[in-house]
Amino acid sequence: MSQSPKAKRAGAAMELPAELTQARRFGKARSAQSTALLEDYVELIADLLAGTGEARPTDIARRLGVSHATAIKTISRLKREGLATARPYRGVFLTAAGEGLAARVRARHRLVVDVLVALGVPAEAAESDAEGIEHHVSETTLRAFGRFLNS
Amino acid sequence: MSQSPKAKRAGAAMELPAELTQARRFGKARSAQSTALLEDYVELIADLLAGTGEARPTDIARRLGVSHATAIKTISRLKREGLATARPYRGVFLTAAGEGLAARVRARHRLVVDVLVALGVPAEAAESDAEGIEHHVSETTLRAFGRFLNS
DNA sequence: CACATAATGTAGCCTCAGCTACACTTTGAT
DNA sequence: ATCAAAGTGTAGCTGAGGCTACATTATGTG
Repeated sequence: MSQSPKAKRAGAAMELPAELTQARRFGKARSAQSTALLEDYVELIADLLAGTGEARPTDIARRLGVSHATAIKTISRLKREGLATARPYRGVFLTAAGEGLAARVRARHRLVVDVLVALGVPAEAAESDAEGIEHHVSETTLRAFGRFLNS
Repeated sequence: MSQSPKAKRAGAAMELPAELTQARRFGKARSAQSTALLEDYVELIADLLAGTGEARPTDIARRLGVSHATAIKTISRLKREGLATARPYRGVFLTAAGEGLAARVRARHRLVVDVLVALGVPAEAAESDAEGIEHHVSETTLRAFGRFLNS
């Protein structure tokens, strides 16, 4: 339809790379969603462990606003991915990898919230939006955020 | 386990609201993911229509980096939600609602990119991260971004 | 110690968003 | 006018992430 045989429209030569670039971006955003849940769980589990010394499926479920069955299923996934350990009826704990991820996620979360607040976003909205935003902030952007806050 | 009948730990009284607030935040982030795909499609379709006058499933698929079958399935969802119209072998078009959404999404995208760049994020990373971030920026935060850029 | 209750775990179902494989239209050259 | 290539559509599969309903295990009173 649009690509006539010989008279291709001008600009077609630079459109193929643009297509690929855009596809890569969308793909990146999609895969970020896949890890976002894991990050949320790990961060929350670290919180609970630090706060009360234990992370139980029911508490996790309540805090995330999902059923306990869903929480348990996701915890299984955490175990599969080597981020957590859990024995039946014994609560959830983080592996070294899980702890590392939790620390990185927490630092990123704080940075994002601080930047939003510095830009004039009310604290409550900043916390709320950061929950979704943080999973899509690259290392590069994170560094820029850090530099911005130190000035 | 943790909640003994009478000797509840201090701070329990303020934890229930906190739990609910956090659950609401996570729920919001989850449902945002659900609309993110639709927003991406609508924005892209508007782009294609503006650029070449037509939006074909194969082009959409290529730009998003998915198979054409996936694109077609999602286009069906757009139709179901009243955002687009499409007749077999005739390309995709936006309804009034779709156009409106596309306009809002595009404006938001630009604003997010501009803010990132203003914060010192390299243009390429800004574009890439914005793709994921934009879907999680609330109206409140958006307004703050606007105010920030005018100063 | 028994037993009710709360927490935990399991099974089975749903929707969404991917995919591949195959079938069917359209289109443009010959 | 034919026919091959490209685009489009359909079917059926997967895994993720939800849910409810039911089964099982711990816990803490009585």
